[in-house]
Amino acid sequence: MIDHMDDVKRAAETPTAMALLGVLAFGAEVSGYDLRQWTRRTVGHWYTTPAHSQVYRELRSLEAAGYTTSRDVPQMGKPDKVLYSITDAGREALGVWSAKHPPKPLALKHHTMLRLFLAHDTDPAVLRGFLEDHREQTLAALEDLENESATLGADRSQRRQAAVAEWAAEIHRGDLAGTELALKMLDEGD
Amino acid sequence: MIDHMDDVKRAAETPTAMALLGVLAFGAEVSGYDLRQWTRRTVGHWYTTPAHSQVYRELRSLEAAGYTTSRDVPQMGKPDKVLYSITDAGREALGVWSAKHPPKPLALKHHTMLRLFLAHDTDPAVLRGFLEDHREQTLAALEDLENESATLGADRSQRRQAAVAEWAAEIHRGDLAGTELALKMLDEGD
DNA sequence: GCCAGCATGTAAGGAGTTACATGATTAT
DNA sequence: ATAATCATGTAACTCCTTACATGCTGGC
Repeated sequence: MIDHMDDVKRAAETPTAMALLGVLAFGAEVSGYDLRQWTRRTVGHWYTTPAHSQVYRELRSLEAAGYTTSRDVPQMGKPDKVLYSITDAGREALGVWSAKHPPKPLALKHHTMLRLFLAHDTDPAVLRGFLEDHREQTLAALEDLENESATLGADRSQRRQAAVAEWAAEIHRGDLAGTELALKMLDEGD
Repeated sequence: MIDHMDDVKRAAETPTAMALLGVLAFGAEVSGYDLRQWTRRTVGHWYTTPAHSQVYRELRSLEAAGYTTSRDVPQMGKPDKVLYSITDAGREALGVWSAKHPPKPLALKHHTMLRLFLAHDTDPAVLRGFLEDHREQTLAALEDLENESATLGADRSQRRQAAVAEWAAEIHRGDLAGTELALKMLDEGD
């Protein structure tokens, strides 16, 4: 019996689940949909947000573990809206998990760099298009992150979350510099 | 019949498969084991290398698609060593795939940042330990990448691959700057 | 003697995606 | 009108990891 409960809890304690729970720890009561949108604009710039189907599954699993509670809000014609919020057990679990699991190494999947890497004799114009799109996305990410750290910066209780936003911005500024280096190389041509 | 062949080929055309094939495109005839080690120190710094079980599976799938050929080298007592090399069809596929699939957005999983983000009231000493470990790993990555661009830099035919290494280095330098920012914040304490 | 690295592979399961499904509202 | 966004959910599948399994070689 106790064994089974432990199993349920352990299943919820993956980095992705903890990241979502960490967003809920800001205190809001949100739907899976809202949680995903919010997560994309904050955590999503340094920890990939899964597809919505995965988010809903994680929320159900977090609830089964007792880390969140949900409340059904009936809607007309549509499926019910389900609002989730973090529990005390959830906050507790967050702290314990965070301190006792040493972080895994950085995982990066840079699809745009992969195109440049594979391009032994691809049309430079196609490549330049890919790089310019990537630069746009990076600039958008930087804008989000700068808003984030401005919002969080004032509040001393969220100094660590503000530091994360600034850290992420440093990474994306590095990415931007790299993109521009690559674009310059393409301009220099053959 | 033709339909089935297309299916086999399509199955091999995932970004991960193409990344591995891209490493093989350097021309070496290598075992799955060697490929994985090499990939980790180069591509691995900007595109996560999967577990060895996955690498072996990808190589078999690439071979089924005709993008690689393998040669068994019998070993005494051990299982045979299987050496893979890229085919002309493989090089062709690489170019076509690379140019026609627009790259997906950057996917980042920064586990160390996640710990800082979750830490509302975690012991700063534990956190500092995590950050210092991460700094070590980042410095090691930078060393690999600087070696890479030095090696590739001379060869004009590999300008693009050298640019990728420099680009990746920019990202990791950003990460390093962010790590130091976060460490400074922890020192300033409460 | 023991552990790490070399070298491959299987088995089981978790993490994640895409596509399908529904239906309202809001903007172009 | 048509598309996008809101809002949730299921089904099917792929990707990827961890653990198990084997056995040799080289360093401490």
